[in-house]
Amino acid sequence: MSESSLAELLRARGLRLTAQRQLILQAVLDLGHATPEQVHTAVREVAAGVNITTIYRTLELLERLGLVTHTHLSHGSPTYHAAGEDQHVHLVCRECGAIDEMEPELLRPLADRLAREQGFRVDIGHVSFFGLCGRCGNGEQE
Amino acid sequence: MSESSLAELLRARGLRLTAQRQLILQAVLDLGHATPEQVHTAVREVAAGVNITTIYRTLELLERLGLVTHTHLSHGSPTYHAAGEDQHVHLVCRECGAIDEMEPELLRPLADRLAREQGFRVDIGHVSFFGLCGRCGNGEQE
DNA sequence: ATTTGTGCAAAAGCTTTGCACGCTA
DNA sequence: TAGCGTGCAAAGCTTTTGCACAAAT
Repeated sequence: MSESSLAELLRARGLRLTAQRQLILQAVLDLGHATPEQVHTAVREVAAGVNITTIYRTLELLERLGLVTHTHLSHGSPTYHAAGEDQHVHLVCRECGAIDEMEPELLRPLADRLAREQGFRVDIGHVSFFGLCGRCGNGEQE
Repeated sequence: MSESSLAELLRARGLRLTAQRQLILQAVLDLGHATPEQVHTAVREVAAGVNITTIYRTLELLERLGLVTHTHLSHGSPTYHAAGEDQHVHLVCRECGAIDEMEPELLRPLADRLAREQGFRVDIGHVSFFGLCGRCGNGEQE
């Protein structure tokens, strides 16, 4: 699906369509949420020789092209996911690390209010909440 | 203010009150938002010999003691801030990096709804929104 | 043919770990 | 004085950079 738009976006900028770029985009689409490391692992299953350096460079490129975005979940590496279509808010469990999702539209009222009152325009496709998921949160405090 | 509670919390666990721990906590309180690196710089102005290792170890300790928390703003290092009292939501400008703040209570309705409908309990003192601040967002798209 | 893209290797950051000495209690 | 805490140095990771070769157009 986005394969074709990848080709177009690249061509429009005089950049080249390569197997690596297709595979990396596909991996991000398939994985849903993934760190560069995880993308690397996934891509390697199909094309063993792809270097981690290429993962980093390509994710950055895909982000510039507007095909993927990244968020910062928990410690460490950012996680990438497809941009556009399936925007979602991440609900990250501090306890077990599980990642739930939520409709970004639920943020609309708040986002509108922030824009109006503080002039800050929230990117509602790039939000993560930390907390405790249903499995971990029962009966606990804090 | 929290100095005394630091002493108490440490004693309660058989840990020791040191100059470094006091200085590091003070730096976090003073700086508002700070990466380990920034805390290090601040502490060094008072006590030149303090090692970055101690900053890391102490921030982790202070977090365990419940005196500070950290969030992930933008790429790279986490930023620490005092826990409790002045909870706030960070509004991080993707363009200029400015950090605005917002009342966490504005998140209450959403947090309640999430707890009710998805069983996810948002830590509203540990939230960051990315987007464009008033200065950078005018007239831009994306 | 050009010129971009990739792999490899090394560098650069940031964070953690091991260890011996110093300091708190 | 007993044991925790710190500084120092080195190791570990993740991410970035430089360069020569490979590949796409």
